[in-house]
Amino acid sequence: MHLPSSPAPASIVWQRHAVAFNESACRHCPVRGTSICAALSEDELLTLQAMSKTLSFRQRERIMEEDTPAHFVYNIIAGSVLLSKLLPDGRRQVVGIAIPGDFLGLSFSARHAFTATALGDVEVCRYPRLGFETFVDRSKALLKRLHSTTGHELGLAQEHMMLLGRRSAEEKLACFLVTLRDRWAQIHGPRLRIDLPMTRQDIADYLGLTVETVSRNLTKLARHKLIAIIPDGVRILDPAGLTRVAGC
Amino acid sequence: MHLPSSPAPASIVWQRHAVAFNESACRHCPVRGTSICAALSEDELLTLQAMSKTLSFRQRERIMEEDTPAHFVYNIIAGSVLLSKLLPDGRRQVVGIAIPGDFLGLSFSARHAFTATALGDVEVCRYPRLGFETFVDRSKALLKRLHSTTGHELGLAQEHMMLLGRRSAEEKLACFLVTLRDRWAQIHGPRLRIDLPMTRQDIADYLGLTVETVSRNLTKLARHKLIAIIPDGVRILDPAGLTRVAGC
DNA sequence: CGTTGGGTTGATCGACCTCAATAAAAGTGG
DNA sequence: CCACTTTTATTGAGGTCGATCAACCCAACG
Repeated sequence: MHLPSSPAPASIVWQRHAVAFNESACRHCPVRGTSICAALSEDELLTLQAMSKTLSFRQRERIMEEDTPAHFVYNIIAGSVLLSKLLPDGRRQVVGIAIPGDFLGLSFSARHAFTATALGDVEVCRYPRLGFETFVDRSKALLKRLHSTTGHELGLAQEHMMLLGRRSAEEKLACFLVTLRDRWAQIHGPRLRIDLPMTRQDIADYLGLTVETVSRNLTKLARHKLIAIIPDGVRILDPAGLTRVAGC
Repeated sequence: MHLPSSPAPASIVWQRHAVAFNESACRHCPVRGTSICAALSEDELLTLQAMSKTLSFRQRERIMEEDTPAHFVYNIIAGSVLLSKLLPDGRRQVVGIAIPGDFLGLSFSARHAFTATALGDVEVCRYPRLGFETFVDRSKALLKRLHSTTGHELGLAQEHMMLLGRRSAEEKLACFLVTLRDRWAQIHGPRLRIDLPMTRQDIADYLGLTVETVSRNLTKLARHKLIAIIPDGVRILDPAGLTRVAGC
């Protein structure tokens, strides 16, 4: 699911891939079963495909910008995406991390609610917002699926509020790792290795902390043998222990 | 919109009212235009009314309990409702405040995501979840309205994350007051008086602070002549100034 | 190479928490 | 209606967790 870490070559491969399978892209889409497209019939899928475009983004490229007219909505095919909001003075809050199968622009608002930044190489399926909206109007199943997904997102957001408002720095880190692991597990089954394609600053902005505090608490978790810090991620050494300090 | 403060009599009046207008309740519903019901035709409204029940709750009564089977969904008719989540050790996070026109149970999940507590006297319109869900299946307009509302809620949740993660205590308080004022303004127009039917502890749990910090920062705002603290609320003395320190 | 950007670690500071006392308000029962 | 208790709000003093400031390490890269 997650693309190899060497940026340039992987991106080229993907673009070739996208072109080659253009007329049957949805059929071979890796997130066909987990994304909102799962609610569509073959016919509907073809109609939707006609207005869709597969795009590649590289490390740190912006997929959408907060408070900018929302001409498009997006389905994540591969890679991780950071969703963040900015305060006028530059303070940033990461409001979510999108992984393959996630949909950006669920609320169909005229302006984007957040900035979406590619964490490494990212593949998305892009639709014009208005076209997608009228398409949704014709498929009750899709509309229901979309609503259910939005409801699920709302639940995640409320868990995130609990994390930001009422957890200590150490709990925040542990909870972040456990949650991320569980979300990926839904895609590719349980793993002990957690990929962290984002910077420490990204994690800090997700948890409402500073880089230093993130760094300190990661090494603290490692010192207690709950995790091991490895290049571009962590390895969970003591799943039960980590869940215990996470308290979730 | 907000009921008079003397609890017992008001509640009795409402119950009488609800019975008297039972067969034409929706017609006279104060939130008919602002709630999701606005998406319904007269016929649909009658069908929905057949499965609805008007209920009253008094100060601090629970409307729903977190992680409990969601047999019903609710529409707030009058009063304010506190939406909160609990950590195993008792730490609490308020994830939202619902006011008339708001809908509880948007995500149709089988279990309630939060506890809903009445702040003073509250009137709700209650529907069986499953019945409501099948009813929604028949009205595309309602489903769209529901989805749009959920999307809006998601946006509010993301703003709340920004508040919890990246704002100082003083900013949190100011932002809380401004946001609350603006939400009520959508119902009954602009006012300088903000009702605060919740306790300081509720506000603290909303902002991720302690009661003491809430109290201190309210008096600080008052000392700077931005607000005046009055019984059961505050009066905004300097709207522009308050918005400035809120930064929103 | 030198430079640059991310990450870790240490020392210090301060915003907010904790604990404690008091005040004010709201119930409660006679 | 008034004592009495209980709950809620405010204020003060002191402690702590995480922020800030600063140094350093390391890998990537021109």
